[in-house]
Amino acid sequence: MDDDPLGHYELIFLLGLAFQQVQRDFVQHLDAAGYDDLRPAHGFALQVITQGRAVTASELAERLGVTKQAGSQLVDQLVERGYVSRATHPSGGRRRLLVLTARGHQHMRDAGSILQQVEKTFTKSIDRHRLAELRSDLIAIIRTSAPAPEVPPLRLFS
Amino acid sequence: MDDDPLGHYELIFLLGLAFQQVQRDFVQHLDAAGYDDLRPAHGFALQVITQGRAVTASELAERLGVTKQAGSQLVDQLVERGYVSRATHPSGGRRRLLVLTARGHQHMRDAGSILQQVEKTFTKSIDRHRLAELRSDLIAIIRTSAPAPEVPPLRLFS
DNA sequence: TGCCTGAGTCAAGCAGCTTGACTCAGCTGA
DNA sequence: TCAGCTGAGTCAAGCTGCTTGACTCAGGCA
Repeated sequence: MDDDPLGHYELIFLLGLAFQQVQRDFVQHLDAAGYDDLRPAHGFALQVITQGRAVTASELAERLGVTKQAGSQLVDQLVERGYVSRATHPSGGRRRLLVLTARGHQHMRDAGSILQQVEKTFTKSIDRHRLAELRSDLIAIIRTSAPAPEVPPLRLFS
Repeated sequence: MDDDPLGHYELIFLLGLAFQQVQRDFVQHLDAAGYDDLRPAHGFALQVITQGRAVTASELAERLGVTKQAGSQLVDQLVERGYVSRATHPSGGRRRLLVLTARGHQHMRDAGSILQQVEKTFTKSIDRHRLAELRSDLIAIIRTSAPAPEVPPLRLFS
């Protein structure tokens, strides 16, 4: 490992590179599966809509850490592309409930299994014990500073 | 850990979150040290200019994975802000050699020590052995797909 | 000397976000 | 009951950081 140039990289670079590789692979597989009309931001939005109860466009924006306008734009695109529809909100008012369409649900299932497959590929050379340690060390790093947001940030640079 | 919500996150999310936390902390410390006129992209550019021999704007762009125009724009900003200057290239021709100014060198020193400090903080609860394993596991993940680029990508999302 | 190569620039455009000003449905209280 | 407030959502304009395309022009070369 001493002759491996990666061995001399700072930890932060290793984290960034590892994440970027896994994410790139995930996106490529998603594209190949017919979801090339979605960016990662759409994926996070869909996840918030799936997990949350009675999510509106404004709540989505807040949880993604962007403005209402940006959130609304994301929703527009998701509606346009058939993944989400706007329904009347049970609590009434002017709020519009965001719900996944059949296509949206299908995407979540496909994305989930693709992600599992990708992670399996990337960790196949790491044994179960070490993998658990890796996870717990990453969590320790995350726990060192702020509490984790409900979803990862959309942009890590710039 | 079973009751830790982070324990249920996908590995890719843990990687992204860990990276993002460390990077955010690093940037905050850099800002506090008076380098709030630099974005991460500038830092990578400075690193390429420092490490490379006789780097030109076009070579910089290529190594950052952006167009010549974008690279040139980055260089303009670095020159404007006093970190870099354009010199005549030893090999002649129309090429302009990028060199760090005194301020540029000072930045590299400061950024290096800040980065070490930040990493130390984030890994203080991880013992030396586990830390080495963490690094080697991350390298294993990186090595699974494409060979690592010379510098990390500028954008990880979008 | 005429031409080609390639570094660098100028201009326009696009994507994804921002801020600011607005609309307007529905709740609330005198 | 109605005037006014609240807050969800939208419209418009602008910014940043990139892109593509067309260009300039110095230097090398046959």
